[in-house]
Amino acid sequence: MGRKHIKPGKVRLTEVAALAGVSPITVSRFFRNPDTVSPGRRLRIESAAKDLGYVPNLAARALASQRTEVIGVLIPSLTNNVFSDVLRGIYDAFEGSRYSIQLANTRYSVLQEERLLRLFLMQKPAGMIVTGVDQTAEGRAIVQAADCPVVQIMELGPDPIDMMIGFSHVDACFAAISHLLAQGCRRIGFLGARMDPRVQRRLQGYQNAMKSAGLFDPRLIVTTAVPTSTTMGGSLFSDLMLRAPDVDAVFCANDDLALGVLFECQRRHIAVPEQIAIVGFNDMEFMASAVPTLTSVRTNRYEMGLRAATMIMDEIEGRPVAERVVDLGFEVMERQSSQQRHAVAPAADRVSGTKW
Amino acid sequence: MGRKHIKPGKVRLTEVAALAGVSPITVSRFFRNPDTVSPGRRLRIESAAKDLGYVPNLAARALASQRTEVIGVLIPSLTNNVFSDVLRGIYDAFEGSRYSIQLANTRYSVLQEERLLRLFLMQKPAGMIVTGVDQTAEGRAIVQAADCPVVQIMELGPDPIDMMIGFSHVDACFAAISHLLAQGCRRIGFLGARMDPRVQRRLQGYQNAMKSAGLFDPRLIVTTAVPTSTTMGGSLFSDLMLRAPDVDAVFCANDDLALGVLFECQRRHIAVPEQIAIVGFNDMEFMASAVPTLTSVRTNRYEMGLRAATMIMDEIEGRPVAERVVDLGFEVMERQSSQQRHAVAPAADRVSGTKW
DNA sequence: TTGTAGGCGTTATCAT
DNA sequence: ATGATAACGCCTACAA
Repeated sequence: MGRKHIKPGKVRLTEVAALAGVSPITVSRFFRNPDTVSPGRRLRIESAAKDLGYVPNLAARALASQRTEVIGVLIPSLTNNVFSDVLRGIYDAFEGSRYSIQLANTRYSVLQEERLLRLFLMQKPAGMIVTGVDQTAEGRAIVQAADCPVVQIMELGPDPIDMMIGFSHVDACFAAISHLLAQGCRRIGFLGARMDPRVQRRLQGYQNAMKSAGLFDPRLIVTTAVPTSTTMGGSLFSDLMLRAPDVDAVFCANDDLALGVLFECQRRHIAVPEQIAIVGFNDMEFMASAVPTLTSVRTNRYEMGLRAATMIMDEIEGRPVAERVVDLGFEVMERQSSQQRHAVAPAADRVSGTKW
Repeated sequence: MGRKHIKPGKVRLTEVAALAGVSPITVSRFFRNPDTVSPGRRLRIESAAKDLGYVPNLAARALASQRTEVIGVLIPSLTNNVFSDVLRGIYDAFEGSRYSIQLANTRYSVLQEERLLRLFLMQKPAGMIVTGVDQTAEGRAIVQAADCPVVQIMELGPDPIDMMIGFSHVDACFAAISHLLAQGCRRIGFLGARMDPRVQRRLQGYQNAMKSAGLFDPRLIVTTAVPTSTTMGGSLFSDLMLRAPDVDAVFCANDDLALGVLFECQRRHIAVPEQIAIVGFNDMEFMASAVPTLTSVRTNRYEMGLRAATMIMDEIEGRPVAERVVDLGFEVMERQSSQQRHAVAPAADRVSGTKW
């Protein structure tokens, strides 16, 4: 036999309906779309629900309707401040909407990502936001099986799963290095931590720029698999100074590395930017208030989260999404830390790589 | 009439059971607790499920079992890095468990908090983690109605809802100020941003310390409702210098303010700590690598998240939680920025407030 | 605008 | 260790 006793204190649609003198379905309608119920009943239902302390049961709703209002969000790290800005955008966009966010952390592991994707699938999410373009084939299959709008964020790439919003890390880094070259820097170091796919692409941009300027030298590249931090910035810079003492600029794949480099320069009494220029990436808030102010590449993280969320909602609610792949671009914020005194004429000179 | 057609591709327990030649309930048992099913059927069910690509339906499970495995987490801000450490602890603790986290952002508003609490309630969460002790009466009532383990984090207070883990912000700030007093500082400024309840309590600790030393002067306190940032640290410090030019130390209610003060000192060629000592709060990673290294109050944020999550799981799974209120303490990390040259003898001298 | 009928996929309960 | 039965609370589809 099945269950028998209905707990006395339990309040369901039925109880509210009885008290309001209407049928359960009317109460159901009232909660989902009050306008579809006549004003008179509306009031009766409202007060009945309040009197009884009715709380809708989401599980029953999801089971009956075969869908939820959960948006799955997958990010690789909670430590990296970059993602807190993106998340803020996402949470702000869904604020006040009926959707709720389910956040999970892949820890930069595609296997974790697969596992979490599978978990999301069990929830029948209304939409999903995933980081990057490096999902496994299996991962992509799972996402597709979810059969809901999907936005890939943080970067761009061919063959989107569904929608995509980000920018080119290769181009962004290329632009930063070009700026340093234009400032007359020749021995430009690259510092990178964690070396996740997006940092790898920044490294690619660095290599492209340095090679096309005829200035590439692998000794100028110092990286680590350890996560980024200010302290790590100092260590990587120290390594760089050992490997290439003649370095005249440092590109840091993250801003906290750049801050660490600045501190290390202060410790070693190296003048910034006179002896060494510094450029960071992401343009975190502190970059503009450091002494000297630190040049960085602004990435529109908050907007990225906001728009990704908006794209999801538009898609769910049937509003056509015109731009399904959005390039948010970037901007090299040129500040004191990269103002070299010997600026150099444009391309021709630079590309030649002549000593000046 | 109700619905009629069962979609052909749909895979439920029933389909798996049919293929495996067992009853649905056995399959159900297999997924919840494989050990309760005989090894032979275990294999048949496993392969049947895989062949069919079965994905459990969480909504149905929740409806039938009258519970979920969702843990609701309420934090006031996604911007403030303090919470990313706490969250990391929480996510790490639940990693690999069957629980999933539902995160929501109150934006430092108790009304938002109430609304979100109500939303959580509809999900019948298995546990909840909420920030602080300043819930409204209504908010507390909602949490209690959820009838699940609850942990309040970040601070301590009387009358816990259920469990609690944090530390005393009053004491922590008092200790920091005491350290500065011991270093011989007399005109100690207080800089605070956002002024949420916890910053208010730090201010209280500051006032207690300064008053008991006979050194309290309201002109030394500069605060703003704007969120904390490095730039804001510089601004608040500039204000302080106008109001109290003779200030000899600055306590910052957040580390990023402290970093901003350091930069502002560099800009004004004020020697740290010789002319002005700086102390921050939270001991973020960069504090130890700044030049000079910056004194701060270490708070055990990661551990707080980790243990809060563990307490929840223990409670859910019937393991007795011995310490239901945990004081995680703090530690004043004394670094270069607060090493004054004129250290002063203990209490008697200090309390007198004599000029030295 | 409102109501009727039936089912959504799983688990609790009791029985073997 | 396994199975039969009923119920979880709501919503879709259709009808009035």
